[in-house]
Amino acid sequence: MTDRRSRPVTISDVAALAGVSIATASKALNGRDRVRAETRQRVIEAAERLSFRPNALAKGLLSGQTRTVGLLTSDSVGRFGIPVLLGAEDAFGAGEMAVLLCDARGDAIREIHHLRTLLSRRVDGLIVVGESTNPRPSISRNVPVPVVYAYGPSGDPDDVSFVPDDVGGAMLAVRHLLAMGRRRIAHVTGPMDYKAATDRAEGARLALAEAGLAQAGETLYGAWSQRWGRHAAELLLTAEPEVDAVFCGSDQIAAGFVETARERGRRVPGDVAVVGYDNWEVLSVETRPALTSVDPNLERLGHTAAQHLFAAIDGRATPGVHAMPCRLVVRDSTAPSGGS
Amino acid sequence: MTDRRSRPVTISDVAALAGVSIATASKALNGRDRVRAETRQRVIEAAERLSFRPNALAKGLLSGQTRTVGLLTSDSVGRFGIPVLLGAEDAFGAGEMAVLLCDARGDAIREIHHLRTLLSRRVDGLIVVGESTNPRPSISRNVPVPVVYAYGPSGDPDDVSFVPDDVGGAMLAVRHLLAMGRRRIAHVTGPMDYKAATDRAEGARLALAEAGLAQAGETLYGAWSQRWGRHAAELLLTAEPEVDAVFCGSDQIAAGFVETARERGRRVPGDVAVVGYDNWEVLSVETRPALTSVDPNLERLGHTAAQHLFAAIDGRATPGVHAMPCRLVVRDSTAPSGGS
DNA sequence: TACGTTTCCGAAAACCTTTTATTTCTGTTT
DNA sequence: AAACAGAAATAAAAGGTTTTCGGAAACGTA
Repeated sequence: MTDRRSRPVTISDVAALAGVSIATASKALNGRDRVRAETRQRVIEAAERLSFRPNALAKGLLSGQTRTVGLLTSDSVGRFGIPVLLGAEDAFGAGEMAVLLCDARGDAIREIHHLRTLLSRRVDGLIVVGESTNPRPSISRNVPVPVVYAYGPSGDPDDVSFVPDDVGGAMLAVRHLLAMGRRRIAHVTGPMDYKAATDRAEGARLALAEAGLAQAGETLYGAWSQRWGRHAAELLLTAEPEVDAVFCGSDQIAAGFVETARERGRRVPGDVAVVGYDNWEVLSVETRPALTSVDPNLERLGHTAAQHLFAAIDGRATPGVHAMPCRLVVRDSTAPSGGS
Repeated sequence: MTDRRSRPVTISDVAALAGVSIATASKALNGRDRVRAETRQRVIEAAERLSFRPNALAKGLLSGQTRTVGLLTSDSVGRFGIPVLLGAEDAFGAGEMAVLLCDARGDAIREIHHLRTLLSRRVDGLIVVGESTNPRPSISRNVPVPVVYAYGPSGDPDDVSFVPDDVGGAMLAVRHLLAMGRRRIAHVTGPMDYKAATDRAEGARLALAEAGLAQAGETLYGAWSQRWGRHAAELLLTAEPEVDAVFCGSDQIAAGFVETARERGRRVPGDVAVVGYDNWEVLSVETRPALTSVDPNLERLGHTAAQHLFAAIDGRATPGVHAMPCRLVVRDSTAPSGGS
């Protein structure tokens, strides 16, 4: 068992054991030239034997580069932040970077506090993960390192932001329904003050317009919940009984919609095809029928954001709001018209 | 806009602006005595004006304390790791600690790699978050800093581990069913190679034995999924038609069970009461009826683990496997016998 | 031997902060 | 006026690493 109290081994311990100076030891270990191969070998063996790990603090102090980035999330409890975070962590891990995690829990005070400690730790860059796709205030002005915004874009268009392309995702969904031969397509989604909701509604409108069709009824705005999906099904099936497809703004809404539609005797997908959004697998895979759903590729979004943070740290920033494409995952809840 | 290229401001800049020596500036900013009040004020204003942030690396190098802990997770994509992680982050944030996040994705090689970089960054301690409650190999022997295991305990009983008390949680569930007047209680749970499954089965057995009752049928081991819940419902309602309550090993199983039970004409909770496990709110709250469920208090578990890591860093370790109590959240899926 | 060239190694500075030991200043007492 | 005490300020060291620059050794040539 390693002695918990022992001073960590330093490069001078290694140098002493190898019988060389500190400078030589450093050069040997870092692959610098001007060191005889035999000497280098001796140093490497000494380091090995002492299981020497260079002190990253000392290195960072000297170089001014900590190889550390801060990940500032407003609300990582939200299930959208997590995949983004994982994608970023993945990209960083590959680049030998480490991630300092801070969760502000939606509190601006806490965010400022975390920002201060991240800066005092001299992070090389920051990723800010939003809790929704609504734009958020920029912090880049007060920060001496590059910042990339993921999921929730910065309000300042000169910053670097990556968001899911909700308009495009909705178009995928509706075009798919059209390809299945559906013509009377309705849209049920979340609260109107979510940009995700209005973007998806816009995408639905565009895709229908492309086909020269009108939407079946007005877009129904409500909550993101299963409960609202059930309620919306009652409203819609009464008001627009001849509807043959519904594009739902979330998998939860879709699950609720399917449940109530079936209780009211509509077969899914036979009578009504249903598409969800988010591809939240616990819901989309497990419900019956399994839900066709738009996958916003959040993990890839996080990964991309991290890579662009690298680039920005390197001086190659890519300003603007970048909309990342979604992908449609087709399952049982959609099928050609007339199918079961 | 802050100049991105400018050298960060150091304490000597502050000292120069205030017209004092570096030493005096340091004392003034850190509340040390032997500094005239007026001088201190001048220094503080200078620091303010330059928005000086002490370099945490230099501090850490000097003190040997980085006020940073590593959070090593095998599988943070799992929904159990997340709350633990959040609880820990919360506890650390309060203590002015920062969290370095590393996700090994279940890969031992990657775990070792992350461990090395965490150690070279001189973290003050480590939290290891498991992906299940099955014991995992200890890493404490090779690590010169305190380690606390959360959710998945270390295989070495001398280490410090915090796990949910699944036996106790299951007993809460079954006692509740008994209190509701149920007497023919069955148990459906996940795969037998999960300690979580066998622990919960054990708890169910104990609580029934307390009441002098036998379980209705053998424990049904399967998967943690909704699909298995549906399948198990068919098996159980055929084999033990007079069952009046089911304790399910997860909310997903419970949701599946409820669905199929109702299709087969059993009212829930009228004919059969159902209890889930995990209190995963998206499922337990949204399904109809809302599920009574055992909440393993994971966020609190993470929080506690973090606090004990503090203690261990402070030299006050608390070895052993600590089982953290669960809590029962009663909702509509359980009601006294004969209710609707 | 004197000198130039090449190869290898080591001393010292730099990074930034805190702390210890020392010096300087201020004011009081003899 | 001198001595002293106490308060306030500073110089210097320490922490671990990398890099620059100078020096030493080895070797070949004149």
